[in-house]
Amino acid sequence: MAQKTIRIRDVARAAGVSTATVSRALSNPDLLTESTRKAVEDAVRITGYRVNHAARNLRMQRAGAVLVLVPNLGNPFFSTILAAISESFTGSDTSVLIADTASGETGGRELAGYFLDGRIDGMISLDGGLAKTDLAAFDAAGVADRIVFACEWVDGATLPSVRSDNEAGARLAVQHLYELGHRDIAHVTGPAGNVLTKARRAGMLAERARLGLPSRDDWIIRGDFSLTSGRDAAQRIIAMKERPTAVFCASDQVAFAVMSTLMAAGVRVPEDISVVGFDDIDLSKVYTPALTTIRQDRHALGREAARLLLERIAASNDPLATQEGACIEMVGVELVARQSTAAPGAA
Amino acid sequence: MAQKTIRIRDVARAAGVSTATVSRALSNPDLLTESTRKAVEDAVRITGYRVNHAARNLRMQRAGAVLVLVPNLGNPFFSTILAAISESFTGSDTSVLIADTASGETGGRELAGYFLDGRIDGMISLDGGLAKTDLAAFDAAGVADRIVFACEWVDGATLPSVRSDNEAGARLAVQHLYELGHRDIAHVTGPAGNVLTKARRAGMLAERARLGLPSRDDWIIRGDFSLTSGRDAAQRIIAMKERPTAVFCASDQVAFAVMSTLMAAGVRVPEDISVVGFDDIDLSKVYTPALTTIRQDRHALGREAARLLLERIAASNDPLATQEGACIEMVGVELVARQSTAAPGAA
DNA sequence: ACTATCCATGTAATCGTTTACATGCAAGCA
DNA sequence: TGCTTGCATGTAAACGATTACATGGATAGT
Repeated sequence: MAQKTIRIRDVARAAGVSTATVSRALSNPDLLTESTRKAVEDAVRITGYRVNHAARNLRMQRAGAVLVLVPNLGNPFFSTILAAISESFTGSDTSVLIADTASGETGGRELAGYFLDGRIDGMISLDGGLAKTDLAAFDAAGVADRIVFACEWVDGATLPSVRSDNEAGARLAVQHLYELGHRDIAHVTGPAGNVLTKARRAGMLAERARLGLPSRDDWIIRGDFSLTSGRDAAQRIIAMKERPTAVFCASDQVAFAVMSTLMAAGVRVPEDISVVGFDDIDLSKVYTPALTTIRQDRHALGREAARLLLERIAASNDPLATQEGACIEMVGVELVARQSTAAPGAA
Repeated sequence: MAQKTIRIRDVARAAGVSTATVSRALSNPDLLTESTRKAVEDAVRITGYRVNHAARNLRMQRAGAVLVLVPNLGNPFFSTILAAISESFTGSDTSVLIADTASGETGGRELAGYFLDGRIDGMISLDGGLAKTDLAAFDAAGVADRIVFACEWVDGATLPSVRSDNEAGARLAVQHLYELGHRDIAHVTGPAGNVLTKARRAGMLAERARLGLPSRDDWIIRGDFSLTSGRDAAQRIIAMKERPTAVFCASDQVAFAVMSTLMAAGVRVPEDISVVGFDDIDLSKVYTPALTTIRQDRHALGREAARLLLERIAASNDPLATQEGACIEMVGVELVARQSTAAPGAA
């Protein structure tokens, strides 16, 4: 802190020009003569000048930061998307803030306040569980046009989102099991009310219907993406008189818990029961048995969300740009077949 | 963006006072008369005023943000610490920025630039792998006194750090195995050069020596905390003529890969080989068999790092405070005994 | 009663940029 | 030559807060 900070004025003095010229040399070099630009560049180098972001942001009426809302940072699925987002902004003059929805009281009013405080220019939410009241708060604050969703989204809301094709993923999973010969397929869902839960269940039911498989409600087991819910689901399956030959889990985490609980009870995977997950997190290919799952391109999700947000922020500042309202960007998924699935009764 | 922004001057006008008074009402309410404070508070409420952080930060010569440097965001171990740090700053007027060391070119010069740009007031590094040149860059920029390490640290550097008692943890692990009757204990290390690797290995060797166990170099297998290195280590163990009866892994992730690879090869855990991990991540208690491991208090690590950093930042701004240089804050660890360990030959 | 002290508040400078507007020079054109 | 146009640069006003210093009134001490 002892360092005397170098202001733009110091550079101007060193280069023998005005502060305006220095500023221009930095942001609009084309406006200047070759020679003056050179002079300023040298002066910048000599003085070791660095622009002060607080001052710049104040003047430019921006915050220079975006917020990423994460439901649960401890979940590697989310944190990888976060990493991709973060990477997208590296080198730009926008920093990435994070907030974990689970911890702390991050209500809509609170979050809208971040915009109003001039702390953020935009927001990417990985949390589709925002309440209607939160969204209303964003609308009221007039900041809704600088929010995009990634991965999850809010049904019925007109906010843009980047998401995996969850329905297609679920269909792929069912199809894969069907092709292996499975007809008795159970499903462990995500938490009730979650949009991913709905989309994946819908995809599963649709594919089931297409293949002429009957729907059995008692084989749709409610979970919540957590490890413990997977364990509970597996215990219910073990207790069943008539067991399914395959289980499609709404997330990899759940699938791990299901597999390990099944195996602990002496049920073999995949010989007795095949298991399919959703996500393809790192652990999936190393676990034993390696998990057959639906791969989401988390990097693309993060990257596209970042791109989309910047677009929206720019449009928001540009009065003559037309806001497009809800736009949904789908990212493809693919099935990765590994060892946790096999033909039924393949002992 | 259509909203006209409300400035402090508007509030002042509404309350019939000066801007200085409004500012004081917000930051030093004690200085004011009960009645004027009330008046200002009302005016704030009526106008819906929110302080502009860019302006405040500019005037106060601070950035209003801290950066957390994470080696790998996808690793839930780190992201949970990050969540704890983030939570510590919730509600304060300091925001939390993140940077993933793995992605993007985050060199020391680059990072020091964040300070110089006025983008951050301080930094918490979860990455002990910073090069000497990076540290030199911090020193050169005069910002080294606003950096603290959490979890990992840099050997020989004089920067303060918050860390788990890794040596004690390793000793607990060996002791636990010894008490179960194990004498042939292998160790899968972390990556070479990593401080945690060194500390845990040192603890293990120390306890081994204390218990009179011989040290066998061929049972110390180099890993790197990754799942794949665990798999490789397990394969080496499987190939051994004389196998250990227990394996102490330098991280839970490695332990999972070791266990699943062993089991896939027909080696039973814990009946044939017991496995101990380090970290106690969420998966550990749900995996089958549930992993015996050394629990690190990640929440405490994050919280203490945040506290320590704020302390350092305050000291850095206060010219008469004495900087204490390196201070090491140890956070206790505990052994959590689960199902992956048992007496040798307990089939 | 006079003055010193203190406290609540106002005035205005300041933080470090960006940028609208002013200026002055050079070139183009009749 | 005189006038217009355009371009490179300078001047100075924002951006929206905090805070050193000034001010004036009340209180207390002698």
